[in-house]
Amino acid sequence: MAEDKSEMLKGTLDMLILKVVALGPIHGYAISQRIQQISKEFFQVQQGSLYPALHRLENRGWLEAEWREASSGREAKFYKLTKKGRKQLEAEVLNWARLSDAVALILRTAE
Amino acid sequence: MAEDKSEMLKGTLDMLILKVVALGPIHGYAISQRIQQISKEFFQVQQGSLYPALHRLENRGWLEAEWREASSGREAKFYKLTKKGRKQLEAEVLNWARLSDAVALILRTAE
DNA sequence: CTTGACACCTAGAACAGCTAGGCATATATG
DNA sequence: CATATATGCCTAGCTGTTCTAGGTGTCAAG
Repeated sequence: MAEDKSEMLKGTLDMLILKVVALGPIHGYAISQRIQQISKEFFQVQQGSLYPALHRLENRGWLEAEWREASSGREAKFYKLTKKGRKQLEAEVLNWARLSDAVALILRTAE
Repeated sequence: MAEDKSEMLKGTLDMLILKVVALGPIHGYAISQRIQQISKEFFQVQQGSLYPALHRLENRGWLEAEWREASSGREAKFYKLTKKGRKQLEAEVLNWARLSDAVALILRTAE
């Protein structure tokens, strides 16, 4: 429980999903792959975290879903940002900046 | 639940506490004030988050407690880092750096 | 024909952080 | 004197996120 990779997302998952979806319509499975790839394998979004998060974001009106054909030729659920979702992303990015600044302040404090 | 200040700590609380305690023995109540002050009021550690966290850290052997007289003249529980706690702090700081780097990678991705 | 990648999903557990209480003492204020 | 405020400790119980661990089904490759 101490040094494993679990609980790495620490509440950033929603923001990361919103950001990746903001890059263009994309389906769930691909979102997790993209997050993993862009973060150079740091984040590994489990499906059990991913799908509930997507439904959460959709329920809050930040994402919209539509079934379409994926590049694989099979049906997949494509998500895109709503206007509210874009605002939410902005807010979360701003808040992340403030949060990491605040953390940095504390970590840099010397006695 | 969207824009309020709750759930700001996002798993960083343990690290922040360890860091503040690393600056020198300090009691619980003062830890939360110090975090708030250094972070320029960004973090407001509720007592219901603080004390369970302190007990958690103590149980894991990262902190040691001792009752002493506070500057106010009253008894308070002073915490200091153990050797394990120092290692843990290092690990968490390193991990935080990796995490925020990974987030930055994703947030900076343009289409 | 069976394995692995793709693509979706859920239930239940674990855990962190919050709200909202509680206790006790000291000091300041009306 | 009463009472509010600050100090200083604590817990129970709720909520929300993430994980583990399962499940469904299709398609391509070997």
